[in-house]
Amino acid sequence: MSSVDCCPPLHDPLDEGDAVELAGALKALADPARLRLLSIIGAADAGWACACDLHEPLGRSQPTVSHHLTTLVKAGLLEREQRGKWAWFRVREERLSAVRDALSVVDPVRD
Amino acid sequence: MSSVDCCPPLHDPLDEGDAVELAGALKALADPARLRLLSIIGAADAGWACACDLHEPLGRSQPTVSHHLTTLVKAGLLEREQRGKWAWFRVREERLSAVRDALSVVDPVRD
DNA sequence: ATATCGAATTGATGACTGTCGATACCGTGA
DNA sequence: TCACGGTATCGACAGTCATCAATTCGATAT
Repeated sequence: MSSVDCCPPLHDPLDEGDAVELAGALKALADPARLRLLSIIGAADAGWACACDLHEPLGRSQPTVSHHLTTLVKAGLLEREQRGKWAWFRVREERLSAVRDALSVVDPVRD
Repeated sequence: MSSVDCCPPLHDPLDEGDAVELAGALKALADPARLRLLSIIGAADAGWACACDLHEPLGRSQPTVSHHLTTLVKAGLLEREQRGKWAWFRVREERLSAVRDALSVVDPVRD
């Protein structure tokens, strides 16, 4: 059921529209800085991480990190929460799973 | 075991090098034309498809299709075989699975 | 109010990429 | 050997993107 909300599995005749949608989600993932953000946030205590703790381990400027975080939120891969003047983020695993599920050209576990 | 040859899972502290590698594989997937190619080839009889049957359903020119096929082969997602003057392709599911496995921030099936 | 500090936005720049027309390459069959 | 046809390569162009410095926005605390 997880792939339904996001992108239909590839199994076959993927039409251009679905392909564009899935490609959009993958584009959001296809960047080293964003993968590391997901990795760092996903490994954080209680699953939540503050933006203020991300620039340094990433080795990128604050505007650049902010830009990537926005991209990931727009793609539905991160959830954002404002706490006072700090921004906190959490990985939306359901969404990540949906993308992963959609990535089955020939899924060995299915029919 | 499948993710070892390709890219380490995101689980945590993904370093820049690993992130670049995984991002590379995802970049290869993050294009509508290439997703459709995988989909079409994966659904073909016996898993093999001839390049000559791909331009038309894709609605792209022959050079463009050739370019995308090359990209997918370089990324290890397609296997190429020359038969006379025709080029045949097959989806490398192991590689696709490896990428999919690497895409787990918190893998429910593991430790 | 005002100073402070974290985060988002803006603007600019250099690099990359998807696309196609034209062309070159290379098996096959006559 | 030559013509044919499938495929790859080349050159060009338009669009996208990652990045940063400078600036603005917003919330907190004094």
